[in-house]
Amino acid sequence: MSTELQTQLLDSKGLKKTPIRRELVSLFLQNSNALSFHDIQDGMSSKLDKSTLYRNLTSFEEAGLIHKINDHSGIAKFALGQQDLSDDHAHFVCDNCETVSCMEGSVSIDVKVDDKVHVKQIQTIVHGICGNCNS
Amino acid sequence: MSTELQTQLLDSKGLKKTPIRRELVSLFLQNSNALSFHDIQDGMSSKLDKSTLYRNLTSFEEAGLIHKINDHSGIAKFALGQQDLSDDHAHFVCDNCETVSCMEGSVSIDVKVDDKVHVKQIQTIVHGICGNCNS
DNA sequence: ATTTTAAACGCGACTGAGTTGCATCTGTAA
DNA sequence: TTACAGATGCAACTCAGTCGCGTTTAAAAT
Ligand SMILES: [Mn+2]
Ligand SMILES: [Mn+2]
Ligand SMILES: [Zn+2]
Ligand SMILES: [Zn+2]
Repeated sequence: MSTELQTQLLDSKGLKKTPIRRELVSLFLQNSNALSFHDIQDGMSSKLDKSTLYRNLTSFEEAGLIHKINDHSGIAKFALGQQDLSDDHAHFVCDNCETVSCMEGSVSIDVKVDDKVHVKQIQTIVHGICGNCNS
Repeated sequence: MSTELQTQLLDSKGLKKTPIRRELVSLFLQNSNALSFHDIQDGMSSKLDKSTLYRNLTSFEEAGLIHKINDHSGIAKFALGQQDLSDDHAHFVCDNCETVSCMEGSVSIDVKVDDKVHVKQIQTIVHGICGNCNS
């Protein structure tokens, strides 16, 4: 019985543990930044079919193991953890090196909202220059 | 000499006034919600080539006549006015009828940011149910 | 250990948004 | 009226993501 973290994570979400999925989870664990599809494809030890990867990303997302981030580049990014309705953490995009990362803390808005309007979730992208690029 | 609003708007931005552009500006003036490419294509009196429309939208955006909105649906929306670095107005997306509209007021975030990180712009999408759908 | 089966995988074809090259047309200013 | 930069239309293209389907495999049942 393995106690490796990827195994535990897959188990805890009820996901079947295939070699691809184990490596995929490892890849996420090794990276603090969000990963694009191509980051993922290039980060795996062998070249995998894109359908397989996309389907695994969808399964992981549905299981709440990862969440998808839309950084306004038109290319989806993925990161560990989930972002449910009550979690409105923001995402930081470095306009220089284009890395995307999850931010801690929550976002509050100061906007007029009509009585009848019901706000459910706030999704925020913070653009700027990351610490790494500011050196 | 015409004093129609579309003419004035195109003139003020130094844009050439073609029949398509006049009608395109009229369409934006008639709609308070943001428009998708297909909203626009369907809203014009004759079926226009998509390259022409996309190029006009790009020109309008570069001239500051409209701004592009990414509502996380993967389909761009466009609305009158500009959104420069100092203007961080949010956008509202109705999860029921899928209309997108500009919100007044500004967004403030309460997130830890490392010293070296330089924040330039904040883009916020507010999800919920619009007043129209809440009746 | 062997069988069974639902789910994962790989391949190829497809979709849909948006872009680009190029020939033709037109708004505008000389 | 002419000249020409820029607008239009068409076709071909790119690129992210999806889907159908035949094959393989993880994991559970025997
Ligand atoms: Mn995140
Ligand atoms: Mn807006
Ligand atoms: Zn950076
Ligand atoms: Zn609505």
